[in-house]
Amino acid sequence: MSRPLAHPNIEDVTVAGILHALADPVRLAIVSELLKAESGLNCTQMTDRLEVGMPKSTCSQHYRILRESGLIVSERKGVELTSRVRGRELETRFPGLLQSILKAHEQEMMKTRRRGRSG
Amino acid sequence: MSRPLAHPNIEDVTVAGILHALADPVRLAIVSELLKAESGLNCTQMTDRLEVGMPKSTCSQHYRILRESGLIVSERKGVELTSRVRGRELETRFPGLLQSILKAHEQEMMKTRRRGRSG
DNA sequence: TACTGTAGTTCAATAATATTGAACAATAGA
DNA sequence: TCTATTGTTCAATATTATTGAACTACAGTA
Repeated sequence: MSRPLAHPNIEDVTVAGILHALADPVRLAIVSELLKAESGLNCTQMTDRLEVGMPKSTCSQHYRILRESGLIVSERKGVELTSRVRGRELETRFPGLLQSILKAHEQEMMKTRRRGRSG
Repeated sequence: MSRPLAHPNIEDVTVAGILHALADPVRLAIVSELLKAESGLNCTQMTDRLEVGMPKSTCSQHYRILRESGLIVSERKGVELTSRVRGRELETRFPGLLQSILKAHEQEMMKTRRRGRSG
């Protein structure tokens, strides 16, 4: 919470970086949740929603990787750090990319649920 | 070249698996090349095209990861192993996913070239 | 200023993956 | 069988990821 929170310039965002960030199931779920949320979510809120026993250091690292890949922007609000997806910028930089990945993810989640794997 | 070359069933292909496979710049380039090629490419041909000094064991591993993720199908032709992208199947399973990733990749390559980074 | 509670980061030890040279296996052709 | 070609597997090495514990930052209270 000390450093100035480096976000990459949108032109420096790479496809490989985005794919690497989203290749982790937890991070994919995080981005999915962030898109559903109206005005960002902090680590504590995210941990509650995902219902995985995620240590806060792990959440912090996931957020960092998402931030460094250019997928999210984080903003300090008092003691919290609220993050949200850089939707418009990413859409301009790589049209359709994030949408199709999230769409595929949703599709997969639905099939998994139908098979009875989780809730 | 001995084992029966296990390819996952298309229903077992996961988004995370695909993203992980394509998160590596070399593998992303491989898939891009395979899509350009008309009837598949083997490791030797791929190594020539990519113009990176890629050891054959490395190429073999990349092909294996792409195969196991469900992105490509490999077929023995004599002493060679020719691989191609499972385009139609993937399009059915996750519509638009592969296309948008490759489109983003092409876009990125164009910008990089304009900046003068490689050829 | 000091104290308390909350939120998140950093460190560092451990675990899991990735890389690749070298040895090996498979096939074609002579 | 011998040789050339293609690709796989092994195993040592290097790179990344995971996470508990210690630490930093901020807000509120007094």
